Amino acid sequence: MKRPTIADIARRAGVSKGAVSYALNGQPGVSAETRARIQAIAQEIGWRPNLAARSLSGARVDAIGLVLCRPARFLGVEPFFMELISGIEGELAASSCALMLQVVPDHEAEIAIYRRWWGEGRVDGAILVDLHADDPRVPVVERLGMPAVVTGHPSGAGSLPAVWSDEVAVLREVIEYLAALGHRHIARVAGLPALLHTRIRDEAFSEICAELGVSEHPVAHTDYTGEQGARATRRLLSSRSRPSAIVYDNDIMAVAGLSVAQEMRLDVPAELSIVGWDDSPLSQVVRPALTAVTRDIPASGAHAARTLLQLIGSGEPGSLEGPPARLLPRGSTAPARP
Amino acid sequence: MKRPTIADIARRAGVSKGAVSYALNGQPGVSAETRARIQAIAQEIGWRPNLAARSLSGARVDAIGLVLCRPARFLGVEPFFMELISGIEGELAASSCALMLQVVPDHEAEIAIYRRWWGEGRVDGAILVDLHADDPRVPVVERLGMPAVVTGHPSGAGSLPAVWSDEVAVLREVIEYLAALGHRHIARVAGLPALLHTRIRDEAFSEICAELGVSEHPVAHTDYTGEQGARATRRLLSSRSRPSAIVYDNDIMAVAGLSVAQEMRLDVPAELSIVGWDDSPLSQVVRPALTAVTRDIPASGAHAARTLLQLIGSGEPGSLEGPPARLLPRGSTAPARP
DNA sequence: CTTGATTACTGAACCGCTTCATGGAAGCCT
DNA sequence: AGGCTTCCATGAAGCGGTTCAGTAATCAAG
Repeated sequence: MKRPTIADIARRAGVSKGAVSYALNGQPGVSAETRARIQAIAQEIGWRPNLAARSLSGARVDAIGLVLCRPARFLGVEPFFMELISGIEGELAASSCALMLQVVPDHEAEIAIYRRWWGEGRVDGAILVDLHADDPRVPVVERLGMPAVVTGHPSGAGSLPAVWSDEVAVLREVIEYLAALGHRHIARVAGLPALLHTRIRDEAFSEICAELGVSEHPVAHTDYTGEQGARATRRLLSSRSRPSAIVYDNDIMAVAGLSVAQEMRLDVPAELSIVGWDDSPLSQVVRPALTAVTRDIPASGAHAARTLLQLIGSGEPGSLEGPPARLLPRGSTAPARP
Repeated sequence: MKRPTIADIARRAGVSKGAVSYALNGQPGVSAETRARIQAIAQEIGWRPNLAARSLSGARVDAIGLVLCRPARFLGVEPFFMELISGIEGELAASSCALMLQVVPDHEAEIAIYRRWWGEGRVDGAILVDLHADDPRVPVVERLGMPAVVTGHPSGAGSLPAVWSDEVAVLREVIEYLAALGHRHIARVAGLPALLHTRIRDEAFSEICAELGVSEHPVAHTDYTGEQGARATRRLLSSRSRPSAIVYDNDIMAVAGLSVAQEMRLDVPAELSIVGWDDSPLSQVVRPALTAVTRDIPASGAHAARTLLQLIGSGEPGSLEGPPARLLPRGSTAPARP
């Protein structure tokens, strides 16, 4: 009734434990027949490698870590993370690697987790998300020597490989599109200002707007919740000169913004154009359906996972260019009124 | 530069490895002073238990498993899972226990994961979600002898402890409320028919409606996506006698239903009352804000985790009664038109 | 036929921790 | 004083793998 071990296999096959280990790990040192015989026995008695034993002798633990660092109540709403996770999973499953997940309130806790995971030998590496400006996690992880990939702009990733897609290019696409529709006052409801990608978008936004003759381009920062998205929208729409288009940093805020517009009896898209970001199914469920920046989040999760596995395996990160995002026009954008 | 081990501590403290082990695990066998001295040294040199070594000698691995079995694209939209996870995490963090997460396409794969996890000694137990009618996972997990708790109705959990809250009671609350508002034709847009809780709600719904004189009470089954929610709503609202109220099995479908009503120029709540389920922030972002069944999902996740930890620790599951759900009326429900 | 390389396999050490059998010292009782 | 626990602490075995040094056998080359 006890779990079979390689010693059991060795006994039945009449060979040594070492030979069994070689046979089952595809390493040279045993003949093809012996290998086949051993594999057959392993199969027959339902042997599985004991993870602990294996990792104790210095091998991989076949698990990677992901720490999400946002207050719990914000996490649920953002379809982003769940999609990212399912993408990561898809890739990991192929290598029968497991995912350790932890949700923490702040970076300090997150760093403690990395220390612990790596110290205890619980993971082979980790994926870092939500890169901040001057992110404290990066130097710690570098020092730990734990393999890690960062999802976000390479500028903040230090020596860690970063998988990313060119957000500035999409943002340009969005603004060019809106500018071409005649919008000259475009607002942006952005996410957490501490996040690196928020800063990058902020900067690009103002540059591109200036360049394209979009004279007014206010930015409001939020915590990504619908509530704050609604509040920011209300403020923007109540100001003396109100924007004719608003670009949101996620979908939930875009939906909230849409509701505020309706509440204020503004017609979308006739009087206000709305662009969402991330394009979760949410965008298509509301009326009008939201024009949005769409990016394949599961694919980018898969890409990050693949890169990490390569890094763990060979020490080389491989390709870092992620799947590109693009603008998907739907019903919430229209020409600006003269 | 190598990680310190108990042998290092033993050397510095001038005692044996065994003594160190006893000291650090709070077990009798060492004097108070020695214990303190050993702990101080451990602290000083930054010792952490090697997980693999510990679990190899039969101790706990301090990790529990959670397998989500829904197609990836449905997972993201449902804030439910992310909230559940963050609730579980909150509880686990206190016991510095980790969470292994896996997303699989079907029950067969899920069962394979449990076999693997338990076989490899990767987890101490698991939480089973999305109980199906005649769920094949239950007997497998029972046979494996892996500690597990089920979130869902005890009727389907076999000998496994089930943490649950009384859904029938809330459903009754909803229908009584709608009936009191004069609704006599209430539709229900339900989730996956294979899920046990869908069946339970289905049955309760028809019974309670009959009992309360709600003469018509059609049910449409969906896959929980906004798309199918919209389609079901469209069909219901296009039928000869259309319902004056619709109860949805999740929020995203309720929002989709709201959009369909708007699209069909039906006023919500004047002409159609809408009730959502789960009450994610989504419900409050749309106009009108959705009346919804609200339940503290993180709390129920925490409860499940707590129960599992107790089960692992003592073999006894402890309390099984979860936090109750209740109806939270907002703007999407109103008296039926005469 | 010797030499050297290669192949197939063994035996033992080792990874870091837990735990059990053992033993010495101290304290209590009669 | 001798015999009894009780308390602290030790040493070694063992968990289930990996891996390295070593060995015997086979084979090609010189």
